Amino acid sequence: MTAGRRLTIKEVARAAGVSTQTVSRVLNNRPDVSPETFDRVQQIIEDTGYAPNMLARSLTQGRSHNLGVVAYGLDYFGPSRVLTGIELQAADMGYAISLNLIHAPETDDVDRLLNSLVARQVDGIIWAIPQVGNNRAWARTMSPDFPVPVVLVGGMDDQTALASIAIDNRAIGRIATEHLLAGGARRVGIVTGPLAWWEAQQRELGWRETLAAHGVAVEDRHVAIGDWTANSGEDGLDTLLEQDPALDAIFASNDQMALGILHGAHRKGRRIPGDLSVVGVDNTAEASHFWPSLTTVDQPLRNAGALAVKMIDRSILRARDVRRGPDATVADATLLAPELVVRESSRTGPISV
Amino acid sequence: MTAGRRLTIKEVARAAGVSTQTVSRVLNNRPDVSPETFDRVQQIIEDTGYAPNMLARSLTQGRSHNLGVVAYGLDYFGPSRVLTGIELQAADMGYAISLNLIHAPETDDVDRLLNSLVARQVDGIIWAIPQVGNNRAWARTMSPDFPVPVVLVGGMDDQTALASIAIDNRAIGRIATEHLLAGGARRVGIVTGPLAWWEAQQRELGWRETLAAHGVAVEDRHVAIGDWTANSGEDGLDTLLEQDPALDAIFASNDQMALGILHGAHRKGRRIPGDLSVVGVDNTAEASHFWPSLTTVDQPLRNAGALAVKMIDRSILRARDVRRGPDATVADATLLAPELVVRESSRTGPISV
DNA sequence: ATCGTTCCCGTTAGCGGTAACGGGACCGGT
DNA sequence: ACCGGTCCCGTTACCGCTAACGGGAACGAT
Repeated sequence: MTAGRRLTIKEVARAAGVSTQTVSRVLNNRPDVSPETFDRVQQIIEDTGYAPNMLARSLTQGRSHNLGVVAYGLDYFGPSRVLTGIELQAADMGYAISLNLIHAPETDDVDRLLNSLVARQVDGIIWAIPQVGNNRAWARTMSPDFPVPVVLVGGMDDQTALASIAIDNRAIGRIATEHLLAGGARRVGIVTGPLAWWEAQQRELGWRETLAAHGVAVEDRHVAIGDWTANSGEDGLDTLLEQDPALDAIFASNDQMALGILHGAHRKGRRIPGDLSVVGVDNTAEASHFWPSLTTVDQPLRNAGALAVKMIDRSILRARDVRRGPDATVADATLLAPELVVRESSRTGPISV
Repeated sequence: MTAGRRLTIKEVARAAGVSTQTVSRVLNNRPDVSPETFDRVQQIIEDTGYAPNMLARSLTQGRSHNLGVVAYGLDYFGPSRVLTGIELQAADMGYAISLNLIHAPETDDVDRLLNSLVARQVDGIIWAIPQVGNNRAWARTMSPDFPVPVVLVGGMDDQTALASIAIDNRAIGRIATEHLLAGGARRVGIVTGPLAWWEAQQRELGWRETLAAHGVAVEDRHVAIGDWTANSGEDGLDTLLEQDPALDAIFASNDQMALGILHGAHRKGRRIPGDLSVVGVDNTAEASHFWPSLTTVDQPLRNAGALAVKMIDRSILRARDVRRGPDATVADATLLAPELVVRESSRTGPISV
């Protein structure tokens, strides 16, 4: 109490005149303690504000209630939303989160990071780094008896044996493009993200498929490659208009690039959505205040994070129950559905001539 | 190796034909091991990929190398930047981060949260929750022998005995207002943040002081109270223009509200910066792509986070060295200086008539 | 009276490391 | 030959907690 040191179970036991084991039983709500003893010990625990040392508890129980979370910075919308979802769900389920940020999507230090998490005795690992290039190669070659369960968030690689969760990015491209076509657009350009990114590829694929499905020719000159930044959106607009001045719609693969497009369109005096419909992706908080307000595709990112925690928890429990039973953790691969949010940057009916 | 279980020091010791203590010495690079033994043990460690159990190590050493970080969501620019700074510095100094998010700035659960962090044996706590209302009251009444050091980030309350770090928000208001005045503005409005927030108060104070210092009357009708959202920025613009149609500049207390102001100005047909200069705060990634690009005040938030970790580390080491020595941890209160970023939303010279 | 049960509670051992101690082997100096 | 000092390395104890076991007391059943 007055000492800066923390109390131990031993001191509580002495104060209560019982053994440490009895205090332990009270702490863990075990039945075999007489009501009087229970109350007396409980009282002392409350008076002293004693809280058991979780490290020691973890050591005996072989379970730390810690989740290692590896995320890609916090400056990006998607990853930080996912992280929020993870934190909420983890707190709810009694897990603490050990946060590790990576600042480039392609890291060669994966092994070191994973090992350090294992050394810290996390119960599971959530890998929330976007799938870029073959930065998931490690997952395919990973030892099947890696000591803790791993769940991948964002991206979807059929060849990994690990469970994974992602938003259906092809559906994003599809929804956005269908909306643009429904608004009367016939020359629909796209500003993609970096094509090494799975998400960028999938959105492009969704765009491409949808055009084809509607009998609209897919032309190379309608594709500009961006890098997620507003800057690249503006550049993409320049490129696209140069290659087809009659372009009447653009699917921007995220809101930031959409912002750059709006910016550029103002500079050029193109009216939006009169001359050009624009759809973004992410539904950031600012999107409804762009000029004009941005039609965009909303992703259930927080759900994805929460789901990752639930899956990890399931894996942890399963691994505890079966010592060496059915090791076949069937790798779930969950895709979550996005949703269109219509605002003012896109035409909603046929062009009025 | 083949078993899913993790190796222990005992197994390594047996494989090397030495005692666990010797393995421990190798792990910790202690001098009293013969070179041959050292190499042999080292080899086995590398071959097996053994990594010591950090929990067990923490238990004996009374130090977990874990930092508890309490942050205010991730959706807000400031807090998430601070968190990035914390993570970088912590990783650099060998600390793991235990992330705890709070989703409302005023929580009554502070005690429970702090206690749970202590129970998890963190070596220190970084409290990166904005100072709102008297949500720092707990810090003033906190026991002087709280078992671990605590550093507050954001806000500055003279009455707490804890160390704290913040950006100089008064200087933010001052810099922005001086810039607007230098650009020829004479009727400078402000859209504040919620005034319960220390940061909002200080920015308003900086604005107020600077006007007075330049002999410009401070008028109530030039103040609109926002809530950090773009929406409230747009509302604030309406209010201000209603109360003074001749307003020629606005200091928006963050970039989001500045965005709302730009949005509203477009709707109203007000030219920016021709009719109205606008300055924001934060220098978000999007700010340079607003229309027009936004003049804003940049805050060294990542530095603030990094600094918090350094201070915590100092406190930890100090507390270890002196058993019961000079307990007087003089509470540092560090203020970091912001910086103006001039873009196109503000006039830089006198009004050309 | 003897025997199982049930209820409480304490003792012992162990989780995976490290601190502290101790002691044998080998060296040189006297 | 004896002593002291290094150099290595093993043994023991302990960090704070819980699992596993064991055992005394009280009780009803035979």
